[in-house]
Amino acid sequence: MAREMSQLKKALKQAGYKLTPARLAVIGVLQTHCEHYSHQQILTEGRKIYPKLSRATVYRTMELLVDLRLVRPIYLNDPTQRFVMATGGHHHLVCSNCGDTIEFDHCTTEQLAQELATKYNFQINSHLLEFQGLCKACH
Amino acid sequence: MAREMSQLKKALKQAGYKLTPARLAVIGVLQTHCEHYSHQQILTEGRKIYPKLSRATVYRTMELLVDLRLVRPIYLNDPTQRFVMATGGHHHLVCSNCGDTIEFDHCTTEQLAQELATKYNFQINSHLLEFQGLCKACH
DNA sequence: TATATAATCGAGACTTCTTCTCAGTTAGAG
DNA sequence: CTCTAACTGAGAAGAAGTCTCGATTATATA
Repeated sequence: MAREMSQLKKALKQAGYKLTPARLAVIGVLQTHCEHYSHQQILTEGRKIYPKLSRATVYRTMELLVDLRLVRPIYLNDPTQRFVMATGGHHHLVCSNCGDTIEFDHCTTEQLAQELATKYNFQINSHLLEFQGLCKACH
Repeated sequence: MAREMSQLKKALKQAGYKLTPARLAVIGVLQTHCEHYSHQQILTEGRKIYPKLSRATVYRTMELLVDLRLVRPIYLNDPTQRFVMATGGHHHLVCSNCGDTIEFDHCTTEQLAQELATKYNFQINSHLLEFQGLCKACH
């Protein structure tokens, strides 16, 4: 966790951005609670670290992190935008009924990614694989 | 296209919902322009079919179609929620820089889906596989 | 075909989310 | 330590999404 945290900080700094308390609070939230946080949740959690944190700054910081491809936005099962770390891939099973989300690790997209990169001359940085259906409690 | 259209209509009817002009306009948009439309775009396009179409009805209809698992929401490269048909899977390459989206057909997740369904006792209905990176124009 | 009625609608008020503006503050280079 | 461009919080403004309610209508049934 501490290692990833310093990675984010390092990336920000290398890109020429200042490491302000507000940004460190947002990064802190993203790192400590490895979840799928919305802007609102990041604001609420971030204020526990840095109480003055403003809503606008959360939006600005997340936009920055997305631009730098350090995090990426996803939708789960409600109309709220959420974020995950952009390192590697993300793999979910999302229940269409209760919204429950299971993460799984094993992923078989390596070879496909290779093929697509060649075919479309596309530099692939991360991926999202999401299955939708009904969890065991809902079917 | 006409076949898919009647599938959507049939599904709505079978579920006990009325086929109103407003709903047919929304369905018409989803079917005719096989794209990733936002609420706003569906409203604008839908009004070309049925001018009285209201914003609230677009939201209501999309919620309905998502509940019935006929469409599913996705996120591409801006903070707007969009929708795709929920049949089968969806496969995109999304450029982090210009937002350009390439769709591809070949997908290798069948076996993985099987394994996960068994492991988590999860009934999988559709999937989304999305690679993020830089398109050939942006790197 | 006509009728009854529950489902659905449009309009607009209202709430929530996101962006913008601006004057004050500050991280970090020198 | 000083200076300055980068950054911030606060709140206004604009956009997106939800809710309410009286009017309308698709469709089952006769």
